[in-house]
Amino acid sequence: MAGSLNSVQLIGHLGRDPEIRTTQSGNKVANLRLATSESWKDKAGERQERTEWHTVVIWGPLADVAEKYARKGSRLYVRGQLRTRSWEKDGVERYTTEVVVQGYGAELILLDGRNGSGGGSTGGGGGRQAARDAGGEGSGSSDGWDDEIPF
Amino acid sequence: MAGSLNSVQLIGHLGRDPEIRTTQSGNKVANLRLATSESWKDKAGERQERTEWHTVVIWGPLADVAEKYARKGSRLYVRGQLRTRSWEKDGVERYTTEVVVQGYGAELILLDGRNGSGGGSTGGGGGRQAARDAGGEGSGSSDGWDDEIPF
Amino acid sequence: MAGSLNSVQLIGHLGRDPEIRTTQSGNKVANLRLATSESWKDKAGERQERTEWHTVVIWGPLADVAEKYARKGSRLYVRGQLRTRSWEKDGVERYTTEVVVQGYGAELILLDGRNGSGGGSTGGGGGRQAARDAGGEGSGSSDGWDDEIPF
Amino acid sequence: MAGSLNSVQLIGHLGRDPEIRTTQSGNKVANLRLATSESWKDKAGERQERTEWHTVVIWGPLADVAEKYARKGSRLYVRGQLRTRSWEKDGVERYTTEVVVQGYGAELILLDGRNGSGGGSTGGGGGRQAARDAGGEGSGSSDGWDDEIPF
DNA sequence: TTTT
DNA sequence: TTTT
Repeated sequence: MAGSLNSVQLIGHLGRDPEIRTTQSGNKVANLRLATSESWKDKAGERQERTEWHTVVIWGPLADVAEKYARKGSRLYVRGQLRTRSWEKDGVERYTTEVVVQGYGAELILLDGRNGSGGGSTGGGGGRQAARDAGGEGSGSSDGWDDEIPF
Repeated sequence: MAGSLNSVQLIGHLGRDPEIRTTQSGNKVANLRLATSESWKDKAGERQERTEWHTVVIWGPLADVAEKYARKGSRLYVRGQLRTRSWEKDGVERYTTEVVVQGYGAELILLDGRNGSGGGSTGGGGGRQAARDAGGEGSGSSDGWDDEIPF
Repeated sequence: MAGSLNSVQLIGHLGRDPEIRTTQSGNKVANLRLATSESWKDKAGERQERTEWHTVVIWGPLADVAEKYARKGSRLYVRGQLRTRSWEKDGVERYTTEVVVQGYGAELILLDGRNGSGGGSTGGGGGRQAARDAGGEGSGSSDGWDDEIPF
Repeated sequence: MAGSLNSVQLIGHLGRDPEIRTTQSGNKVANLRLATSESWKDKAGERQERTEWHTVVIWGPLADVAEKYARKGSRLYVRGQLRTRSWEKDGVERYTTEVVVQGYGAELILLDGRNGSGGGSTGGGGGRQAARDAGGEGSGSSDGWDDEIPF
């Protein structure tokens, strides 16, 4: 079906360090747990808060960025898409919905430089970082059209 | 945690008519199944397509809009937020992630006027429809500030 | 500056047919005028409506899609970025802000098949169309990672 | 026209402190200059960067948040809508396009706690702050529906 | 289960 | 005029 939009945008904090895996074909994947929360006043005027936990799966060059710079407690912005996988456990089919940050339009922006986990260094990073899933392709003006005035 | 963003935007078609329920306290809820899909060429140059099915849960006035105007096959735009519910079945905990279209920032836009379900009319509508979850509140200029020139 | 987001999303109708130009280096550009509008009730309970007109500039393969399928009256979804150009007229510097649909993350979805302008044919199109600014690159799964199970 | 979307999302830094005004009717307005930028490598392999400057106009309670917590150098996320105003100068009509953060769906998230302006405190804050344009209305669950299980 |  |  042409003409779909499947876009998720999150700003939140990581509940733990990213888990990094490498597939058999050598592609890197980062698995994050990201919390968003909202607060409101209930009918009794009490402040309520709910936290939502998201599983974010990052592929490709952005996984490297996550590995290098994202830590437990890091705040980040991600744009990806919803994907629901099915898997089986004890003969029961189960479903997991993830935010997949991969391919066209994917974005990851590190929103702070703190390492969060207290202990270990991030190994050379921790600064503000941002990236796109753009294996050599790239951003708006990479095509050299910007100097042209069509109108 | 202050300062979160949890936003999902979808444009797709409904796999079936909305299911409408009313809670014990009289609130209306619409449950939709919405498909998005993407296509690409694989390494062999073959056209591939994957469809993703989303559960969209709409509360409040927007549920009325869905009930009146959305049908199997309808194309629509929604903006909502991700929410994962847990429930138990056969003693096993399970999780379901839904796109909840409710509260601040929620949007629903009907993108076509077809009824989709073949026979019956939608009962007075079917045209282009859009709405927000704005119980009488409303859009940007409802506060009458627009005539003022602050700068 | 790393870590920026500059994203505009519009759903609206075209006020006229796209204007198509080709730069000296052969790149195609489509210039659109797109209307969005909002309505609300003012303090007197009167229904008010305001229409906002946007200049949308589309580069590259998406310009071809616009040329082929978009017409006066067409409804479409675009995602692009804000860009403000300065130019001079009669010795006075002026600024124009446009929504540039180009490069990473750009999207264009035709939301209906109507030609709108009554008269001329679209020349073979008019159906539902969607595209990305992806010169051969492409969508999420074009990298063949989808069959891998990293976790 | 029903069924429009006019949404701008920015993450960037402020070029100067917010300018705060109050209209004759007592409404507060904050005027911000926010920079986004993107970088890429040109054909010669040289790193290029372009900065885009946005005028962001914030009304209502969010203007208070901006006044209290945003400073020159602050990084923030905003969601608003595009609006083009016309005005006259020296008998010439001119247009200014702004990102208006006001009304339904408007969002402002302060992404850091620094005050930026060097000396003075922000007057009790400076930490992470976020808000919506929700004059007493509010977030997703303020309607008390969350305890109900419709399906 | 939609759509193209 | 920000930031990296």
